[in-house]
Amino acid sequence: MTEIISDLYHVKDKLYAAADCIIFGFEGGRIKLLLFRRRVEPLKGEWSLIGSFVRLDEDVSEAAKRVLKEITGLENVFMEQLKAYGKADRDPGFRCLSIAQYALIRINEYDEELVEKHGAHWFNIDEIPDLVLDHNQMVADALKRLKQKARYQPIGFELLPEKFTIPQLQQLYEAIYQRDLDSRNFRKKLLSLNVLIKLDEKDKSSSKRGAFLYKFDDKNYQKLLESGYNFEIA
Amino acid sequence: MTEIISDLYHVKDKLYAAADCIIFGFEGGRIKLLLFRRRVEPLKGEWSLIGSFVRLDEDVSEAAKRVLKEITGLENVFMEQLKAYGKADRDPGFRCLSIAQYALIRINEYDEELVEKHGAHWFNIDEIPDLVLDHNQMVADALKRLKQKARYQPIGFELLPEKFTIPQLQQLYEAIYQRDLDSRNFRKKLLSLNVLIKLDEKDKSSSKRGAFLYKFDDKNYQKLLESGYNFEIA
DNA sequence: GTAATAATTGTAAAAAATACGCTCATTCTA
DNA sequence: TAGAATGAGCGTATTTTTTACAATTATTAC
Repeated sequence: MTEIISDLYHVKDKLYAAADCIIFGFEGGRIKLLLFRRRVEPLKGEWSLIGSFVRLDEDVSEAAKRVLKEITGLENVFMEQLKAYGKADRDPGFRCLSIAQYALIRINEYDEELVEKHGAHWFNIDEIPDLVLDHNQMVADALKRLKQKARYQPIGFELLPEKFTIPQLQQLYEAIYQRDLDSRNFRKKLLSLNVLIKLDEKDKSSSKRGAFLYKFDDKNYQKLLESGYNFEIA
Repeated sequence: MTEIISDLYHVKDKLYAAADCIIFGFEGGRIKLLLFRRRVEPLKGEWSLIGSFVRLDEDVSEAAKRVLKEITGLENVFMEQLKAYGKADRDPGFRCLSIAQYALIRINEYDEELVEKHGAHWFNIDEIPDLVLDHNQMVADALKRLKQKARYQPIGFELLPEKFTIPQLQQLYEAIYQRDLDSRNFRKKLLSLNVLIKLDEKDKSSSKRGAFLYKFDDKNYQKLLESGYNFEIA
C-alpha cells in the first residue's frame, strides 16, 4: 500500500493513518533518539521519525511494532501510544492522521547493521535536527511524557541493559529529569523500594573499584503495585 | 458525510476516523457520564459515547468540539485527547479509528433541552450500561486518566461551578479517588497551595451554618507552575 | 432558647525528603 | 610494593510533609 500511494501526492479526498515511532535509547549518560531520512515524497531526504502507513487490515499498534522491527530488529520492547496527531493540514501531501508511539530500547541490543541499512542515526536528545511535518512536536511531547512517566513507573529500566549499576541508573534519571541527584539519597530511595536484585558481578568499565550489578525485580514490583503502593522515583 | 456512509455498512476497504467524547460531570457527590443512544446502524439504539466521523477537512480536535457543542451547547470547556483506538476489528461495520477525547463540564451549565433532544442521559460512573464497540474500555481508560491527572493538575475545578465550597471540592476529590479524605487535612493542604480565592458569599444549600464560597485563582496557579512548583492534591 | 447540623480550626506524632563528608576497594604508577 | 588516584558505597542529623485525631462555631428549626 505504501508503494502505491507514495507515487501520487496530494490525495486529500481520502483518509490515511500513519504510525510514527519515537524511539528512545540511552548511552554515555545521554538520552538518544533514532531518526532516519524520509524515503518518500514529499520531503524525501529530510530527517524524520520512523513510521509507516497503517494497513487497512492491521491494528495501529501492530503497525508500530512492524516498523520498529523492520528498522531495529527488535521485538517485545516497551512501546506505548503517545497520542494521535489529527490536524487537517499536518501533512501537505495527504489527509493523514498520525498515531505516535514511543519506544524505549536497550541501545546495546539493537541490530546495528539493520539500522545503518535504513539510513537511520542516533541523535542526542538535545541536538535533534529539524524534522518533517509535526515530528518535532511529537518528540517534544514524547519527552514530556517520558519525564512524567519515569517518576511513577519504573520504565527507565527499559533503557538500560538487563544488568546495570546504581550509578548508571542514577545517570539515566539525571538525564531524564535534567538535574543532578544526590547519590546517597538516590541509592537509599531505590534500594528501599525493594525492586532491585543485587548480583555478585561487578562492572569495572567506569571505575577501578567497580560497581555491583543489579537486575530489576519485576515480581517484587508487581507485588508492590498490588499492595497499592505509590511507586515514585526521585 | 455521516449520512452518506451510514447507509452502507461493511465498508472495510476504506479508512474512517471517529471522534468520540467521554463527557464527565459531577453532581450530588458523584461523577457522572453523558451517554446517548446510537443513531446509526449497526447497533442502532444501543448506548454509546457521543461521537461523529471526522470530516476530511476538519481537525480531529475540532470534530470533538463540534460534537460536544451539538449535544450540550457548550464551548470552551476542558477537553483533552485520551488516546486513539486503532484495532482493525474494533468496528464491525467500518475500518474506523476512534480518537477518544474526554471533557469535563459543569453540570449546572449545559443546555438541558438540547441534551434531551438528542436522547442523551447522565449515568453515575459506577452504573454504566454496556456500550457499543470498545466504548466501555474508553470510559475505563478515561476514568483512570482522570484519577491520575486530578492529582497533579487542578482539573477537578472544571467539574464544579465557578463558585464552590471546600466541602464540595472535597466531595469531588473523594468521588474521583474513591476514598474518604480527612476534612482538616484536605482543607489545610488546599489552602496552603494559595490557589483559592475566598469570597464573601456563603452557600447554605447543605448546612444551616453555610459554607464560604471560593473561586479558583488561575493567575496564582500559573505563577506557581512557572516557579517550578510540584502541584499535588490529596 | 435549645437542639440539631454541618463548617471550621489546631496540634502532636510519624514518615519522607533533604543536606552533607568520610571510608573503601581497586588500579595505576613511581 | 607503597602510595596516589578514582569512583563506589555508607550513616546521620535536619527539615519538610503527611497523617491522625476532637472540640468549637454559626446558623436554622423547633
